[in-house]
Amino acid sequence: MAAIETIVAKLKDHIGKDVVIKGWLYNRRSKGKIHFLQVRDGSGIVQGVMSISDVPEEVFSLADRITQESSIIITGAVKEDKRAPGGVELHLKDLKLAAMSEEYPLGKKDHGADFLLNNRHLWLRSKKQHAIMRVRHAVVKAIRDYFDERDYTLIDTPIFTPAACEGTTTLFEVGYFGDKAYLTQSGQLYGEAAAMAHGKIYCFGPTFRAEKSKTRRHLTEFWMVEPEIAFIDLDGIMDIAEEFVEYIVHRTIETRRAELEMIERDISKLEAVRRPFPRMTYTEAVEKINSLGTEIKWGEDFGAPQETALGNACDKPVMVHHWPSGTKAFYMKRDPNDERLALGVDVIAPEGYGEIIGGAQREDDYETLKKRIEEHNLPVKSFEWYLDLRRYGSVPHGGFGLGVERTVAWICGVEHLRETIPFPRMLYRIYP
RNA sequence: UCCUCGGUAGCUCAAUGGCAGAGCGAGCGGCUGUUAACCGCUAGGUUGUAGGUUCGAGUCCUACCCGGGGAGCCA
Repeated sequence: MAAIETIVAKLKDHIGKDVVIKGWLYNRRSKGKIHFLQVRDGSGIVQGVMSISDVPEEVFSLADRITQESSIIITGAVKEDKRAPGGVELHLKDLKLAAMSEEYPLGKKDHGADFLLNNRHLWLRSKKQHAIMRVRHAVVKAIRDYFDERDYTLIDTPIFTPAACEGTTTLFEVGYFGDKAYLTQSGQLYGEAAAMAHGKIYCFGPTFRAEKSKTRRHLTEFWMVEPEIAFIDLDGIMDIAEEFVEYIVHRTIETRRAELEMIERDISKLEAVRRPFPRMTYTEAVEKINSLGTEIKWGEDFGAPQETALGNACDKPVMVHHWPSGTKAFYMKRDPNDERLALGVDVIAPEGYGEIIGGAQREDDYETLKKRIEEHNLPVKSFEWYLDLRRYGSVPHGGFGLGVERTVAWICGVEHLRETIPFPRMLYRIYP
């Protein structure tokens, strides 16, 4: 009977049969006349048991010599065994070496952040990082499925942009054939144009912020998904944001429970994320935060301590709306009942993960928007195309942006955003 | 940019101003059910850099470099 080539994740379908697995040696525990080889293949880790009596002498001695992370091809019979991590193990009949690994830098014990980041290309192989990347994939897929199932059109917005939309200090400037261009910090303005063409759209891609932020909640390159919808008001936007976040969390629990358990996430906290989410106006939120013992004056934007205090006070994401206009961008529509307020909403994640969504109803009146651009000292000429959207069939519209890394960090319960993206770009760190 | 903590073996960390050490990893040997296996042995150091104080500095002082965490700003 020829051995079947398969992957570790599917071993339970082959109990009693001979299989071939291609992978890397994760760890070895040898006991004289028996070797226990932990082999990872990307889909999982399986223990291969090699007894000296079952294999030729040269195979047994090869198993004794191979180093951690050497690439190997193993053949063996699949056996259920309670003693094996994962429930099944392989009784090895053959072992072939693809390439012997040099001394592997990452050991079994803890490492520091600097060392791990310098070895990010190898760190990705470790169990926790592997699990986080799979959760990230599930989150991204949930995001796409949510919009695709609801008749949104995916619109890819440009990464090179001609001018600043929210001030130049936080933009990366690049040369562009003798001219200047900037890396995008949001696809929103282009998304608005696309929404006037398609009704409901989303853009999804990397965004760049040149903020000199050196905290666990910041990256200079991060991914953001931004839906934009025509004929909608702030309440409608909040309804969508709420349903969207609930959908992402529960789809991820469904498809990645094993990974969340592996990284020891308290899944019950995620299961509690069900609509409706608490909604409060900015003014109500300020009162609440002050009553919780964290100080804030009306008119100030929330800092990390305020977000954390508010987020910790609830076991669901909190939606804060009707912000003082001074804290928000020029394109947000003002509250018709109170000019001091902007029709914006922030969604703050529980457990101190901070703002995961920022959204708003956009200003749809031509004259008002033009006035705002001038008030913000932005070059009106650069925004003529954007003003055109108000000249030619303007409608109430809006949307929001969700930060993928902050969402993944929250769902995984990991401290630092650097672990939620394969190759993090951070202040003063762009290797590997 | 500011505040704060740190930099000692490949990695993680110890060392009252007085002989620079352990665990892991590596090498060698032992062990037929190990779970970050275990046991024995071996190798491995310009203590971030430059200066200073001192009989004597990893330890105290000054400057600089690098990194972590945080503030501001934000997803």
